Amino acid sequence: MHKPPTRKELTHERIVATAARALRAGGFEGVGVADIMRQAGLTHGGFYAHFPSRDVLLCEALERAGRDSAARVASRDHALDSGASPFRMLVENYLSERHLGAPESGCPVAALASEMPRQNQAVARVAATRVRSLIAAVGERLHPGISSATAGVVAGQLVGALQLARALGDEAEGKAVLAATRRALLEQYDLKS
Amino acid sequence: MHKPPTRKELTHERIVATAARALRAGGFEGVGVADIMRQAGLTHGGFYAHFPSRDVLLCEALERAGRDSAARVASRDHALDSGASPFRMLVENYLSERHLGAPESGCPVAALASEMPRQNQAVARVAATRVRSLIAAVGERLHPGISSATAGVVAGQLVGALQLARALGDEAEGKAVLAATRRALLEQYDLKS
DNA sequence: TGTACATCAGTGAACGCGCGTTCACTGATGTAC
DNA sequence: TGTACATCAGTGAACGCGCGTTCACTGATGTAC
Repeated sequence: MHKPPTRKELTHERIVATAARALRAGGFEGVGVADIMRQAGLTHGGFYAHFPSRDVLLCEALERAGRDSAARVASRDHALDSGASPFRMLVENYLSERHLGAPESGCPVAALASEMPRQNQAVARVAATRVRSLIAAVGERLHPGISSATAGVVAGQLVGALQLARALGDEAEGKAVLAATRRALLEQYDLKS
Repeated sequence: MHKPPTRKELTHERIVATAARALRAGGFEGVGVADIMRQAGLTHGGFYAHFPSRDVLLCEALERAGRDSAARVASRDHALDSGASPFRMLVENYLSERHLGAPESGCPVAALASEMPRQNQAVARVAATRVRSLIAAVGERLHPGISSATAGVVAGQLVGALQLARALGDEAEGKAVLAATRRALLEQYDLKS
């Protein structure tokens, strides 16, 4: 039996959801207490009734972003019309132009990886857990018989390609890196076993 | 004929070099005007005699970090005692434990990639150029006969693996990702042609 | 069902702090004769 | 070589601003009888 959420819990959720998007769009430093509260339709004074500190919001937002992103990937796995392997679907989704252009609703590891080691211990720990989850998600979709160490390799390749594509700025250049990486990954690991 | 550098030029260099390290250690937001000047043995007031704004320092520091890092890689290429291919040397250097533990003197793309697209236009443009240089450096070391589109793929893999390793925090986990990626890259691309 | 009161969720002003930037000044460097 | 002066490089106090955080208060929600 789940109790219905209280008004406060609903508000809390709304703040975290807002922060989870802002986090991926603007990085850790892009999450400002007053900004987030305003975007959630509140005033900044109420913040500390929900979170003991900004860092705790960062932790919750990061977890939330990870869960959302994983759920989104999983939901696409069940797309009916396709006989593609889960691995192929993952690669094509992760390295899609949609993902390239929408970091705020995408994978938080790709959006934040280079900032992660600089966060304070609590945030960095949550971030490391997110990386592990990404690697695990890749591992679950690898064809059987492929070494489990490959999950980390492929995860790195996904994250790196997306980041370079985003940093290149120019549309065509970034898309070319994505396309080449999709091709390389599928050729090498999408065995029709 | 090069003129000898003036005292001011020497100071300028010192500030940029200091910022180039701080940038990779602490990210774009980790470069504070007062901090950098203090680390360079100066007071913050003199800053604007050297740079019209903090952003211009960021641009110069990013270029400097890129040049330093490329030079470091190139210098290792000429290590005498090894019959290894340039590609192997690049991979083993880039994915070394030394590089893992020393972002402040390493590749700025690995240290900063996820923050690059969020910088203002001038800084983002310099950042994109740095990414292109990294891809070019990889391309120059690929064995002949390998598609030139592979340079971007491999660059993404190098950057992604290093970032995940750093974000994992835990020593052993990160090193395992590095090692697996080294192995995968060398197996696939280090042809003994 | 209605009234009285306690609790709760959110408001808005205020705080201390560190940031990027400006500027009047100083002491050192270099040039003119 | 020595003196007089202009230029230069760096100093340190001050600025406005936005940040995270605190807190006394208010109006709405929910409970007791």
